[in-house]
Amino acid sequence: MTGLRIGDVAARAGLSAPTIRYYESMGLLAAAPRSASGYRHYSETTVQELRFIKKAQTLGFSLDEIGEILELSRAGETPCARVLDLATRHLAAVDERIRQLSRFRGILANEVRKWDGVKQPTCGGLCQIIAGADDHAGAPVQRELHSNRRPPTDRKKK
Amino acid sequence: MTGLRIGDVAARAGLSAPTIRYYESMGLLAAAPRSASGYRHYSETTVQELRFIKKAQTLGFSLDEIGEILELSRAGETPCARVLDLATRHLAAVDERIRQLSRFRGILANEVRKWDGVKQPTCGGLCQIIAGADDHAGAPVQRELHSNRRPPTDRKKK
DNA sequence: CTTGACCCTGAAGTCCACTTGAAGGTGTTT
DNA sequence: AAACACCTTCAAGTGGACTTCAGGGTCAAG
Repeated sequence: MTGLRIGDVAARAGLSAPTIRYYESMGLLAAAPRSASGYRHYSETTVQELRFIKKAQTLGFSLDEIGEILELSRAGETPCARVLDLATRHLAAVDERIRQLSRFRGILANEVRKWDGVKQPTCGGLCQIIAGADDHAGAPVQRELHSNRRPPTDRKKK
Repeated sequence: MTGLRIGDVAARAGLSAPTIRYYESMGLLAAAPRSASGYRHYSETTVQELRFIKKAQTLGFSLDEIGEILELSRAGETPCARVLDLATRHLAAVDERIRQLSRFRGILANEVRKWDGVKQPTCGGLCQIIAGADDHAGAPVQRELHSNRRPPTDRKKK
């Protein structure tokens, strides 16, 4: 009643207990208060925080970036220039990624359509086409932005 | 004149010599013929192949998938059902990823716009909004598709 | 004939976000 | 009081795609 134990929080937020301990050890989460016997206990707000972390992750933020945002957000009502900066950069990266993917989608869909029902398609076509996929796309764009992390593979429990 | 050495190939394809050796060791690239002194030597077609690999990578294929495609493509004119299969799955994954990103883009752009010029923005807003970002988005989609790899971070030479 | 830029191999290190394991303590139920 | 599910810590393992290191060989230019 006094609070949730780590397993409860894990269940509610949809991740594992070790992961929560890991986040704490990284400084992403504040150290939880302990019971007399050393058990961590939490409130609902931690569950919210973990849900935020998860979502920010699927949206492409790294744990480091999330940590930064969380830290700033905990600092209260000071101007959040850094958060805005992060968000803005991220926006640009997201835009570029969408462009890349959309172009590829078109090529791929086209290729798949052409092949559908064909008995002896040659692979050369696809390979050539992928090879030429971003020929008028300028240099690889994901160079300087830290935002091209892959969304976390959902490996979870087992 | 008889061919390119590994460094030339690396420079032309835009990656490092160790990476090429690594690809060869993985079986992604066929073992290059050697000079009397043991130097690998290559032709332009390897450069093409490496460019293909790079592009396929930035489009979200893993080295394993690329290897599979390359293998099948080398097998000549046999039906490339597996390549088609890979491509089709990939198409679905790409579509979903584009949807996710687009939704996020809207949210983020909106937030950035609201903040622009404001003196004391609170972080709470962004955090809340990210927290609610995919509330009507169903379960995390990137579960079963191997296609949510992040494009390779461009770390290259130093 | 030495300098310096390149090449070779094999092994080990890096990064991120975890997961797994070992070894043991706690708390509730039967 | 035994069973069993939970908690604790610290250490090591995982996976993908590389990079870096150590220790040595090769080749064209000066």
